[in-house]
Amino acid sequence: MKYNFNDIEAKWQKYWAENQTFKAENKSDKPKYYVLDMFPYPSGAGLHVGHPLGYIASDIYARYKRHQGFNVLHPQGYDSFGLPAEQYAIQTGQHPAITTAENIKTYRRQLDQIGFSFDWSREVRTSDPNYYKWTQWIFIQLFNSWYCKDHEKAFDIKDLINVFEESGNANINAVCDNDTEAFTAEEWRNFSSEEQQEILLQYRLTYLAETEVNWCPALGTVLANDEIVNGVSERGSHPVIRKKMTQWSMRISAYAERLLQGLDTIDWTDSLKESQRNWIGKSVGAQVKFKVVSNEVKEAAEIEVFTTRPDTIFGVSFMTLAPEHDLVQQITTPEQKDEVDAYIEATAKRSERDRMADVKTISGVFTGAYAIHPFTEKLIPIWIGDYVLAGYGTGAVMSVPCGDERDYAFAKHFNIPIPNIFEGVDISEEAFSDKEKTVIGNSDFLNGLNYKKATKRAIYELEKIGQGEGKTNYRLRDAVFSRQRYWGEPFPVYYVNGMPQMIDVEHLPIKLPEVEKYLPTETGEPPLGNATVWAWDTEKNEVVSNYLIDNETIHPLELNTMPGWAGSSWYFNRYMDANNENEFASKEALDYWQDVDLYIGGSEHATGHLLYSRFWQKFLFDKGVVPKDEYAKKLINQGMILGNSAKIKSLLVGLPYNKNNVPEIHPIKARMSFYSKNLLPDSNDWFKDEKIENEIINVILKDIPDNFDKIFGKDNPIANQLKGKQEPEIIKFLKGNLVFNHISIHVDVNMIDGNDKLNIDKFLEWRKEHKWAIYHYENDNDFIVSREVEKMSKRWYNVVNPDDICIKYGADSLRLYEMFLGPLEQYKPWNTAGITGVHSFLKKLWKLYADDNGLKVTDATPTKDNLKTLHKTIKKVQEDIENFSFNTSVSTFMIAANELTAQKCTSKDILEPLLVLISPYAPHIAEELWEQLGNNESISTAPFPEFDASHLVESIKNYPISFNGKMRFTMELPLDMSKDAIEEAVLANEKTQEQLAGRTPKKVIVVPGKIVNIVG
RNA sequence: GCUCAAGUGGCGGAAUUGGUAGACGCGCUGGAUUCAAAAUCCAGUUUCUUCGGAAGUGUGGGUUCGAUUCCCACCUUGAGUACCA
Repeated sequence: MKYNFNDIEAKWQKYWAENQTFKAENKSDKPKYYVLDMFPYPSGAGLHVGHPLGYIASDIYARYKRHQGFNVLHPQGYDSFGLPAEQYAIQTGQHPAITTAENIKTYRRQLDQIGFSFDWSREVRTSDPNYYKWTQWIFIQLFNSWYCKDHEKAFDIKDLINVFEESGNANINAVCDNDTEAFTAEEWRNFSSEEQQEILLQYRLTYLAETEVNWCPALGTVLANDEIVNGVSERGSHPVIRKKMTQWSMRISAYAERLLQGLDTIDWTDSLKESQRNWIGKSVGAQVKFKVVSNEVKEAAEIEVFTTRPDTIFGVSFMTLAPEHDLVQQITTPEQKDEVDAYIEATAKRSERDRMADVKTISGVFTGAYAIHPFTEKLIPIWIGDYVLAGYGTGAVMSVPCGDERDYAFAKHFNIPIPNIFEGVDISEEAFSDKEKTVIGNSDFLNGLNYKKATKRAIYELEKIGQGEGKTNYRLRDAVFSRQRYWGEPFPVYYVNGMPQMIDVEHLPIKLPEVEKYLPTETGEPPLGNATVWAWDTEKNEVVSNYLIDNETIHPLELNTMPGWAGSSWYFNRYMDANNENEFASKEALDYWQDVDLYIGGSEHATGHLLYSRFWQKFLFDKGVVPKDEYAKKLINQGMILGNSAKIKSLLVGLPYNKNNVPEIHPIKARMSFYSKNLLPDSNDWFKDEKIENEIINVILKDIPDNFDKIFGKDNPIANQLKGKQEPEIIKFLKGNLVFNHISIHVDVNMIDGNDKLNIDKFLEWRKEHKWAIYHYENDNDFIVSREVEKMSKRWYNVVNPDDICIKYGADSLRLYEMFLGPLEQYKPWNTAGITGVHSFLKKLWKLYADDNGLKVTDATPTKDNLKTLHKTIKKVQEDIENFSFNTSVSTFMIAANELTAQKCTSKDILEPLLVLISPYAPHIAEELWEQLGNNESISTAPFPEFDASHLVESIKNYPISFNGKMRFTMELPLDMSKDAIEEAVLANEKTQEQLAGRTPKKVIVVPGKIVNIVG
């Protein structure tokens, strides 16, 4: 019998599928255990070896829990709405549903091949109408809810309407928009229906409002804060600008405090909790009102500021408003108007990125207006400055230069006085901001108080005169929920007189309409604007043609779609009852499964998915839909598997791009790589060789003028001058202006051999596809290869496909090797060569059970050594699984196999339980040998072997004998020997005397069972 | 700048409460088998060494009989975040 892993793996994968081995029941006498993976977005590229890492870990745990007698729910599905399928649709016209279905097929094949124990009967796809029906349903629930601060809970909007009818909004502590105005019950009743709806939108947990959003022109859509990285879009790195738009938003800010508190109740990694805490950004302080004096302001204007240091209020020597602050125009004096306007214009021009990059430059303008200090009634000049952000707090600060570094720098720069209000502190050089050491002075009633007491007192005094109150501020913003895209969940919303109306839940799902093209319409509406059947008939309760819109019974439907995180914010609940057509999930299923016991996924979702999903869970909990307000008890982040990329030095040819007088090289897209040792050393010499220069110019000319933008890049100002010119003119221009630079460019790793030599034939073939022109290389040695470890990605050509590994070594080898690479949470590089280690372990394991003559296993009584090896292994593997230290249990298996082989063990009593230990890691080989041993049932529910400590009891210990802490030799002594006897025996040893060389030991430390240390 | 994590052979990594540093595997070296290769098996593999030993876990200090492990300072790398008042 040979270890034919391909046959064995195919056999058992088929068996598991046919017998539905891993189907979980919603009722059981066994305790439940829910192991969840973050479901994948099915991209066109398929899986690479980095993707299954977390799935393998969770699968091992799920299988382990089954061996332990749990009823395990281990589902999988697809986050199948999203940008790439849509971008592909725009390019090819292929419907995203078709692309998505194809990609899912590939994913499923690849996942099946690795032998996961998923319960596929519960598969979900966020783009499936039967699924997004309930995403729409949740949206409607959010729309029909408001948040009460007194109860810290969401309630039905009807309750709020009742309150409004009885007493207006004065006495209700609800979370609402900042600019919501007060009204009485009588006023409420006199409002028109539209006015009432508009007010209610200011309270609903999802609402339509004109807000400043992050608009990404290249993607043609808005983005949430977590979808922007370093000022550019997460996908594609396109610039993002601020823009006012009417958008759906989620009032996640209502849950800020609960999202923060909830973190203490769940077992997630500290770094992840810390990210969420930072993102929520709680700060405790006070809101203070400053009255404004200005000739320009007829009515008494007030500036509200938020501060975490109300104790320093007597140190205020100026105020600063964000340039975008609403009051700026009102309060600016005529003398200062020109200067202020110029400043506002200048800041508006700066992109988000510029502003972020440059935090050192101090800038600002005096408005000419003054505020009155609430206690001293002194006049305080009001400035504007771009270090104050419109988006945080109130967009205005009280500036205390003696206590805040930025205020200090601003005051110094503009020669504003810096009064000192700290006792015993020198502020002539820098601000003093150590709260712990603060003692207030020069501050009337705050004198002599520390930070804590002064803060309390200041708030008390402010409240007394009605000019401030204690306040907690959160950085967490409401999340924009509309996307101007096609491939997402449609909103169950139609509009009557511009006011949004929810479609009754019984008519859900509202299916995504067909469109001719997936781009925005000519009038700039989202892609759904292209749909011809996209209006709501309120009588027939169905979607009908747009042409029928009469705004009486037939109304337009919402054209935006939901963002990617909508579907992923609740899918873990759907798995509990995935095929339920009548409910989100049945109460029985929800009550049985409760929540996720173990969730494994990437840390990149820390402030996106993992925050939004906690928000929705808390909301659904408030509504009594789900039984837990945190959905995942424990969460582990698997680290990324990094690829090994190869680069070769290459020459980049470009045109100078003069922006801000910075010479840059814009790459010519048909990259020109060439190689010659002679040409590399000094770039200045490169183009003295006219022959090469002419060759390059010829290549450029070949593509001009048809692909002008493609070659030079869009809007290259210098290249633009060339458009439409005759060839000789272009040549003349190119000769004078080409810029050359040499850089390293990624090439396919498969073209590089083990000695970092480039395979020229493969490379010449490959570069054709990648539009590289090669000039002037003399021999293979001209190509200098460098290596880099980085993220596995198609664009770095360093992707390793699990399919190839499965064919060559088998899924069990892949599973073991992924675990063997290192700790689960750690980032680690992939190196396919190492897989032979685990593969030969499996072969060795197989040989323990069978050889060419068939099965070797006998009924022989196990020896002491056999039992010791087995129980040592049981103990270690069990501990390892529970600590998610899967890499070390693979070593343990190797040691066990090596020992049992050396012991020539054939005993079934040893070899059978060993299979159960290995089966979570390498389930195929375990199932096969389990069957060979005569078992008829799958190994997957066989009980986990029990550890018996008695087999590990030893009578002799090999003591390390160390001198001054350094181990020098070992000595075998009985374990029951007394301390004194050990000391005597060690001192009597001739090696000890040798070490001491005649000296008397000062001290002898004996730790029985551990070590002997002689201090000499 | 701030926050967090991590620095151990040629490489991935191990060392569970402070107690034999380098488990296990890759790679490499030598050998067996083979016409040869693959596969397999055996031995060796931290460094230096006068072959007795000695040094050694980013650097410097400390606590301890004893430190990869605990404490202090610093260096390096990675991740997140950033004018948050």
